[in-house]
Amino acid sequence: MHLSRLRRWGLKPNEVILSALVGICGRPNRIDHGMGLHCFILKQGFQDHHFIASSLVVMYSKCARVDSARRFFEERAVYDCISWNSMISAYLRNGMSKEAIDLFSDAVGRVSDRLALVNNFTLSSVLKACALSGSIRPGRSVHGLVVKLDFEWDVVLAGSLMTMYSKHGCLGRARLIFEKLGERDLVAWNAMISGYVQFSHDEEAMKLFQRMQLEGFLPNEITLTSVLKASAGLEDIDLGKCLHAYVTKRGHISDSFAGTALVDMYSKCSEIKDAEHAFMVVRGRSLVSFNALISGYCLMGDHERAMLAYINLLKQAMRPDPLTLTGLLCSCSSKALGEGSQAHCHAIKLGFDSDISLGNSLVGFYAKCGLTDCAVEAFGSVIEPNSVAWAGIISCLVKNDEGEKALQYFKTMHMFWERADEFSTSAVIKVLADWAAAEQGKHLHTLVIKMGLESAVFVATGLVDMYCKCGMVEDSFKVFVSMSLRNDVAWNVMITGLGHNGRCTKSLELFHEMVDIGVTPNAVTFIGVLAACNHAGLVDEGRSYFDLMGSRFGISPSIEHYTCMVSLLARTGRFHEAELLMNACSSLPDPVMWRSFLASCRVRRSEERPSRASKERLLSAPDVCSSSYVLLSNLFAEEGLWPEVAEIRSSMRELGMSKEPGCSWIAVRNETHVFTAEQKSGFPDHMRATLFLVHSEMRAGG
DNA sequence: GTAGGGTTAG
Repeated sequence: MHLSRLRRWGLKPNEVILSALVGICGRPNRIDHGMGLHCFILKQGFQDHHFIASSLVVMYSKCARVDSARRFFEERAVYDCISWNSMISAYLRNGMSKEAIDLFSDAVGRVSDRLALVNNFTLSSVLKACALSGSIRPGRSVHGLVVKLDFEWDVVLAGSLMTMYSKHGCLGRARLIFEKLGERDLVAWNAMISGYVQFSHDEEAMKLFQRMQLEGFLPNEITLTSVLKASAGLEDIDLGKCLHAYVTKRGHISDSFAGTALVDMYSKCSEIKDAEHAFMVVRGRSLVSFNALISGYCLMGDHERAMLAYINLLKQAMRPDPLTLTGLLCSCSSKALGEGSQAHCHAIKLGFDSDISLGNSLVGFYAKCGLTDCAVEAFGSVIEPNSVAWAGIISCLVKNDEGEKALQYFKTMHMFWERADEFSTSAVIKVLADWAAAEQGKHLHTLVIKMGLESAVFVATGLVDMYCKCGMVEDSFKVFVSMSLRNDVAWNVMITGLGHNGRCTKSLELFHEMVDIGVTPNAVTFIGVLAACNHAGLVDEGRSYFDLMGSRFGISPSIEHYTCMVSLLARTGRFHEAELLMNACSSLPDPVMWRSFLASCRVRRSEERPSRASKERLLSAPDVCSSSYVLLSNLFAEEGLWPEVAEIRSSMRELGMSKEPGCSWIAVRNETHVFTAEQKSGFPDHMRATLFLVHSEMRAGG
């Protein structure tokens, strides 16, 4: 188009004009004009002209046609420095840093007068590629070359070196170069500040930010973006607000990067309204700004707004990336199962299934929803599970009574990782507690100490619970005493555990200690306290704690509290009081409470007997199980009411119920042996002998 | 005609 216009004007395009025209075509939508120009250049024989050659390489690279750029570059007869530099930055521009490094080292190895080919432009491009490389080695050798070619004085190269080192986490080396620099420019300051921010050295970044201003440098939008990130990392809302004002004053409020950093800062400081406002002000909202907003909603657990933002993004014809869907998915809890599944579908449609972060959040999402199978499946396709995914899958399995599998996952995780985190560890402790697996529990405790997790509240509380359930109440108490930080759960677990182990006085003492030091008891605490009273038969104390719960702490008793009280009253022979309480507590008969009542009646043989109505009410409760029938039948039998016994037995037969045998287990040398009542065979020899001994001792003792 | 510094998750 431009060429024909030139011809119309009777102008003959020369090298300068052609090079300028090629420069204009460096946009994807102008690539056709560019290719036309390329043809014209070949026809005219201008392709080896230095200006034109490098312009063509740049043009192709800006149109994302790296292959065309490389083909043209290779077809030329000679290597010249500038087009070579252009080709290296062409790779960089298209995110191909490995190819950029390869091209550099390849040519340096091949060309005879190779160092004549290298200038400061080459080195800074290659250093940028080295910054993105997975290894620091190429960067180090290029640094050597910088020194050898005496470019250390070049402020641009110093900046490139600093960035290369700080991207690999070598902040000390970057700082050394920075301090040795005679004349620093704004870019050098920015490079150093952002280096610190990227590795969360936010305080150090802020110190440098102050120093640069003292030395007379005016921060630009790039500096401000970095320090905003630092204030977000520090969760320092006051600092963030100051920087917000500064950004506004300097006229950078609509800058996409600074604006997005503001969105992020406000969301991390839980000021979602301000985050939304900052988002509205950003000019030309990018995908990153949408992602930052969605992540903010995710932190708030607001899946509805996250979804609205997502729909908004799609309406703007933007293509989401894996990060968008990660944020969206993380915002969905079990309350938003439908939305989360939709996000999963979208991720598959967009071809993000192999993304590591997304995979991890999928595991987390399904684990939160308690969908074990989905979580396990998602976990299977994650190449690098993170600690959240491990913790998610393990605790999900634990919650769904798949302790065996959870333990397997934990062992695998421990094999691959140096250390597990507190969440997965406490989940596994819970499994061992439920199994009352003392040996494995002690082993895990050792591991906890090795990993330095013993002061983590969740872990320590789990250990307290585990030892109590294994009957090792002394060990449990040792762990409890050693805890530097005890929350209400820790207190509850200890109080309940002491009660279950018959240490009722100690349990109640601990309750008073808890109240005295100012920890507020909750409903769970009182279940433990009442259970302890029940265990010790402390009926009057139980009654006063039951009253105290409502009068002093404003906790209304739940069915569990009533059950404890009813059982306590019945065990001490106060059937009438117990029945009154049961009738007062709820209109729906609760099978657990009635069963516990009648069972308590059997323990206490007294003149006063539970009324017949109470007995029959047991069977009217929903979810009655065989044990209720068995219990009732035994009660009638004790009173000699044989027709009633026969009736119950026959209705059990009609309902297809049979008595579930009692069951217990013992772990010996890492093997769990399960026993059932009346079991006569199936024991290993050494255990049969021991059982025989125990049995005869019991007989002798009556 | 070829260089260096910035934002989103875990």
